[in-house]
Amino acid sequence: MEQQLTIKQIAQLAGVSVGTVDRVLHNRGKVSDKALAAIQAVLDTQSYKYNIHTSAVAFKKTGKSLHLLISIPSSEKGEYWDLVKSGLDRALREYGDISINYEYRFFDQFSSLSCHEVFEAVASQSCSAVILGTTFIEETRELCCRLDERGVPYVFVDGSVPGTHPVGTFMVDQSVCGRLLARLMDGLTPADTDIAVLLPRRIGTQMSNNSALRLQAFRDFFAENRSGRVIQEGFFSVANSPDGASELDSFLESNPRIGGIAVVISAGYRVADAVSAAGRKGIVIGGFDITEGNARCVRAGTIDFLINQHPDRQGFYAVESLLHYLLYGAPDKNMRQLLPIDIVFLENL
Amino acid sequence: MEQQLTIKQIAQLAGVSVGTVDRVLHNRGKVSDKALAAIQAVLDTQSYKYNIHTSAVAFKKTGKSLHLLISIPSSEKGEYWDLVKSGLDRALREYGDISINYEYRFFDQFSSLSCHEVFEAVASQSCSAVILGTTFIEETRELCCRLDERGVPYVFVDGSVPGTHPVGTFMVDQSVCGRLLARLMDGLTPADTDIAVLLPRRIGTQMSNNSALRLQAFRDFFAENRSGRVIQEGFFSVANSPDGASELDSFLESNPRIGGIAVVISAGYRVADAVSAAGRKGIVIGGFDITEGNARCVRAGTIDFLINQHPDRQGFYAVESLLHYLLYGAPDKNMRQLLPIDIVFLENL
DNA sequence: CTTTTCAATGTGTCCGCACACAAAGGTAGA
DNA sequence: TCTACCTTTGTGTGCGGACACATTGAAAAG
Repeated sequence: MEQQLTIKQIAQLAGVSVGTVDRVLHNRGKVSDKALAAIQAVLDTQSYKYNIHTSAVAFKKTGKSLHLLISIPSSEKGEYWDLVKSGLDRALREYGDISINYEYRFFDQFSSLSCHEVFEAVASQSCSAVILGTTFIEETRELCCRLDERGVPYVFVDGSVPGTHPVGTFMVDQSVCGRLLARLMDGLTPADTDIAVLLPRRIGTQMSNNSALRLQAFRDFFAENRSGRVIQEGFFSVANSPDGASELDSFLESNPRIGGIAVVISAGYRVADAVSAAGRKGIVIGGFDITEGNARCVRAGTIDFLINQHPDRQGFYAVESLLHYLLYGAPDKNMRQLLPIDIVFLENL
Repeated sequence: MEQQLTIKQIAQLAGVSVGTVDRVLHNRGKVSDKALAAIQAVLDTQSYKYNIHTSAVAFKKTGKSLHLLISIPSSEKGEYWDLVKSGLDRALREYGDISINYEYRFFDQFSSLSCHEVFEAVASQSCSAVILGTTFIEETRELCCRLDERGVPYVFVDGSVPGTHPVGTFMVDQSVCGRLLARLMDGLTPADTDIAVLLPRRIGTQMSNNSALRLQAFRDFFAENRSGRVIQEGFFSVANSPDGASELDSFLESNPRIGGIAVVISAGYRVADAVSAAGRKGIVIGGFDITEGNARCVRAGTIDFLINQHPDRQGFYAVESLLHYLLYGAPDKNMRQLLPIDIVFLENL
């Protein structure tokens, strides 16, 4: 509604030239105390907001171009990290007006060695900023130290790492996810049945940090809750093996009172497929994220609900905020975010 | 990544001047077939995308300013239409770089007369575009006819009206909302209890279209569903009267097997307050939208879940898309949207 | 053949900002 | 006093697009 304050107006009001105002706003020095005070006085009276459009246009003229390095786990199409990537891509496309160069550096989410190697390359490559998928805490911390030294800004997607200094973090609260999973399982299954919570079994890797947080919150919910439900913890194999199905089979046979199965990772569709292959009906299954496999199962009715972390949105915001930071410097309040969590049933898929 | 194609480049490739290219892109006539063909040829080869930043900047120079009329129901702070308004406001703020003037025209959502009068004023006022909250179908249709005649574009928020020609519609699917409500009530209540669905009782007004759609979908769900649950339909008063509570009291007494109450409008907190005032516990209550009252009840544990239509998002997108349309003419694919529906529990509020 | 007319096309200016560069003011050493 | 040098300040240019306006060219009218 109101006319936006422009640099020129500030200059006029403060009795200096636009160049000086520009220097103050970007605090790139060489300004006398007097000029600074005069400009500050104006800024205190009226609030100034960058015009992102003109900023972006002027940025082009500088000929500079931003170089982003994006290092996240590789992933099959439609799986979790591919959804993150699609959000990143969407943002990069949307902000294509600004000239941005970017490179993906994928690592194996189950191999800390792979992560280490890739991060090594990232650390030694020159760039404007880095976007990191936080899977391996130690490796990430190490990389961040080196980036800090070089003064290269970075943002996290899907997790945070204590002791680092990212300019942004985009994640959901895993404890909330776990409690929500628990609450829904508790509510959606008959009170006289048991509830199973299934964890991925992987050879030679420990559980991911996110899964562990979810599991803990899941346990906590029932520990605090007076419902007295019995929780059975079990494992399933994420690999495509016949063993996986039979393992689940025997789990269900030894726990015949199971009324619901909660899966703490995004591979819930594997469990759902095994359960329906076993001909078991009436078991409520809940999992995480609208991956292709999960979406298929929800449509087929074999998965009852999903807790969606909006991986694509996380990716999108990461790029958006980072660009904002790089162009306007101001580390704005949107940079550290716990994003909202959605619950998805067949109807609102 | 790749360099964006500019008007200047197109002009060069087609062997014409930027002015001609500009005329073609905005199809504002006066272009020879030859020039048109040449430019088309270039556009077929490489795809051109407006640079929104420079577009916006150039728009300023024209000195034109957009005039938006926004006519939606008035609402208490924190209630449904106030949430819509906050989304509209947010978008108007975010796009403040472009010089936009806007005026709100509120009407009483329970009075078709009020709506008629306000729409009358809207119809006769000059403006660039109109945003309408579709509450009264007939009145809206009439207004749209007059806007169509004048060539004034308009978008709808929260509903559609057959026989009109909006450039955009931002709503959620009410049938999906109703089914989701039914599915959640069915799943979250013990199978041996009855389910109540409560409708607002208002003096002298009929049920809103949205409520009716939700109710129908709710009924359909249980009609198709083999669960054999008993559904009790009842009324509650939206006014702040002691009668409201006692009415609900007697409803609950005459239906002692009620295990869950579904409220098809966003005033669920009134029901929840009455139920807890009556000292009734263990009844699952589900409602619509994160209004202030509903949020309070979810936090207090008196409402179990909400189906959130994201009214703020609807408002935001309405403004955003409309501006896109006004500035670039292209009625893009984002203009007709069924927005996603969220489910909200205490944990992910 | 000249003048008028008008569609088709080209040119120039500005939007607000970023930054390079030029200019001005001040201080110190010769 | 003058030059050298540094700090502070001002000016000019261009980013890509939008549109007013000037220009061209060819057909129609005189």
